[in-house]
Amino acid sequence: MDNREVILQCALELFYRRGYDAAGVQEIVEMAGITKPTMYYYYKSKLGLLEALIEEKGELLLHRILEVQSKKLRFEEQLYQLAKVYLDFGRREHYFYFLMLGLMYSSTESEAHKAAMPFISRQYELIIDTFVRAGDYLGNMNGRQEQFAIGFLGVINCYMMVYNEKSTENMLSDEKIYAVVHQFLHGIYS
Amino acid sequence: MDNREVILQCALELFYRRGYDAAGVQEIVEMAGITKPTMYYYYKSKLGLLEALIEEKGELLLHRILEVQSKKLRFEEQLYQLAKVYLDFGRREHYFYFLMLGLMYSSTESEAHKAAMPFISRQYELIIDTFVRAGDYLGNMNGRQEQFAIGFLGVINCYMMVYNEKSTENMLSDEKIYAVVHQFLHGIYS
DNA sequence: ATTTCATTATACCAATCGGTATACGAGCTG
DNA sequence: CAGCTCGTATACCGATTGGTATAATGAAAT
Repeated sequence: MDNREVILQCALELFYRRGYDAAGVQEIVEMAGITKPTMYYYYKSKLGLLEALIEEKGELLLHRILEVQSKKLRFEEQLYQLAKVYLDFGRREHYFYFLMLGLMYSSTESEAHKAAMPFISRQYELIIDTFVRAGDYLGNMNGRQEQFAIGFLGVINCYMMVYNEKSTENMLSDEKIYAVVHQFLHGIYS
Repeated sequence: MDNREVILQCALELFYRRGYDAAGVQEIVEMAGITKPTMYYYYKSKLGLLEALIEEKGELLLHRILEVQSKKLRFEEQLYQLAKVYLDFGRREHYFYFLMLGLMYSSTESEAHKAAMPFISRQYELIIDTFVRAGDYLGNMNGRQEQFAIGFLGVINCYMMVYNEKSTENMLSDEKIYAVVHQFLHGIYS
């Protein structure tokens, strides 16, 4: 792993652990075992570091979502596989996903928030599209596709917070994922 | 309004807008039209400022939750009134509630996160308690009370993000609130 | 052997960070 | 008037912030 990648990895860990603003450039390069000019040789600024992270890691998630959607499954199966993609991604790229989650809820004036929003918005567009294309199956949604998409990702993220932090075992079972989607579709009575 | 309150109000706005870490003490006192020693006369530190905010504003929300729970309503009506309390609070104390939401999702090492967690945990405890005490009505929940509480607040917060940012009119209608709770209880098919 | 180019470090920048030592002035009390 | 407390400002602290000018490296190409 060359310095370029090491820097990115260390930046991700420190952005996640300390927060983007609180993490210092000095701290990042020390962890990477290099000095500041080296970092500024590869990335134009601290913000550029974040942007590179989003570019690299974000593409992975978006690609997997598109992959599921291209499979033309029936609606519920599609939601189920999307949930699986998210929970899997949230576990394998824990630092990145939770960093994005934090930035999404951070102040809209923050530069880090602005850098993360295109990636986050793109996700929501894709999920909204899932509900739009399911219109035939679901019937008239009264334009609530966006609301459903937000609710769906909201539930997914909540469960991620609960099951992704504590025990690292068997929290990604297919039954668990099915239960999450089922709760979203049918509520808690069932 | 004396300086003590002005400082708190300005700190809240800047913590919300810039984020806790990015907001400078200098910036806060300039907005309040005073100088740093005045702020440090009333509050022991920047973190103390945040703690004072949580103490003051947080108590308002917790008190309203307890008020609903003391009314001994039937389960669904209780959830409905809790949703109402949250959506109302999120609108009237927008800066504070969204600041807390951001801190909840921020890195666990951050001092601001640690300062906010007792307040946030207290909320979840109260909501979990609602589900626990509804056990007779809901039947065996297989220990999923915490999961339900997280899901419930998750849905509430999602809707708050959607309806609290855009138009400021008629988003708090009773029908809308009922729809949110209904979706949580019965899912999106209904 | 020399030039070239990508990569890295030394040493520095002005600006800002959170926080404070000290003193000044207003108002109350003796 | 003297003394005391509350509230506030001037001026400063060391540390750290993000960022850079410059030069030394080492390997490959001529």
